[in-house]
Amino acid sequence: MTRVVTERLDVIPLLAEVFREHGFEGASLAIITDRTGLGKGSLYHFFPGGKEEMVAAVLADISAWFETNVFAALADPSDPKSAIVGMLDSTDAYFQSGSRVCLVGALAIDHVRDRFPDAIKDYFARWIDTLANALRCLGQNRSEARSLAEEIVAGIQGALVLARAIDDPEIFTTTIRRYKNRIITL
Amino acid sequence: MTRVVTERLDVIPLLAEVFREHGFEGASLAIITDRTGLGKGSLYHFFPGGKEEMVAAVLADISAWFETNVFAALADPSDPKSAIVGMLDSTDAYFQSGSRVCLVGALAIDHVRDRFPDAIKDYFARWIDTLANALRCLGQNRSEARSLAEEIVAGIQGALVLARAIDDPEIFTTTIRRYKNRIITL
DNA sequence: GTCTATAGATCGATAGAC
DNA sequence: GTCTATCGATCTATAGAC
Repeated sequence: MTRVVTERLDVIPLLAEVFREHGFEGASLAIITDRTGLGKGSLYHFFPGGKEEMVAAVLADISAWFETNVFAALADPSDPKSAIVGMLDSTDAYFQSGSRVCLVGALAIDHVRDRFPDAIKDYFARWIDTLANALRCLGQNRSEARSLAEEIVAGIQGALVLARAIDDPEIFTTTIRRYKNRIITL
Repeated sequence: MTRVVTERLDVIPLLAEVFREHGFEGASLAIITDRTGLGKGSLYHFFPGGKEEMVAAVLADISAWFETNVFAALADPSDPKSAIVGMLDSTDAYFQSGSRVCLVGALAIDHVRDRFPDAIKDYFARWIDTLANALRCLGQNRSEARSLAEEIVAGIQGALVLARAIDDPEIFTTTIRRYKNRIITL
């Protein structure tokens, strides 16, 4: 018999979407109870530390997802080129072709960055490091690889900002395609 | 005799810095009164619309500054190449080599974007349009110019996010230098 | 124009019944 | 585990004295 009971794990994706939409300060407990269907009592049962613990859980969940679905293939690539192209495809899918905000990036430029410095730092550092690793497997030297990896990760973040700013997700899609072509012709 | 009286115009840069640091939701009136030295009464005298009017005034101020100091030279360049290099220098100075957040970008990925859609859209659209114009003066065709302009503006935003995320402003400086080299060798 | 005092709403968080 | 009721703090905004 299937348990219908809400588990802590089931709540995290809902929390992620709320924080993506409203930011840390903007995501009130009223909104959170509304969107999760859980009362404050239940929320504090799962996350005794309140909003801060909720964000920490969301960040850990995001980190684990990227580790499995994005970083792993870059860190130990049998075929570096298709690993990078795969990363760009996963990224496009994850950010829903530019219509979904990057929560980690949003937290990074917010004042609350200082409450989750390691989670934010590690997410981007791991992205850059594994991408640079794949680029080195393609024959680039250490500094070339690192520079291009930083350019691509920053470019993705910037495209998300710009796409949302001028309300045109196409900008994101174009950016992903540009990097794909650049990798293919490498 | 110099008037020491605080005018509305004098308050705006202080407000800008508060919103940059704390975001819209995070910038409480308590913080604002503290940082401006003005009581709530005075603030609401200058900005009857409250925080929303304060942000609108800040956005108008930023827009005017960029129009004068950045966009004007790109829109009507006698020397397109040095106009673009000058834009990159001004940008580096304005964002204090990556240690200062872009308020317009921060608002864009926040939920409050929908309260200032035109100001945010116009800021980035004008940046892209004038930069693309300067690139066309350098001999690029319309679509090449637009594509590179979008890439550079997005790259700047992304570098700001990344620099703050991994707490390394050097990333921003490197990004500016990269674009400068790319323009010079165009 | 500037301040203090305060209204009225909402905030995060807790207590305790079930 | 889940809920409702509620706490004290803080929020934006207003009123009114000076």
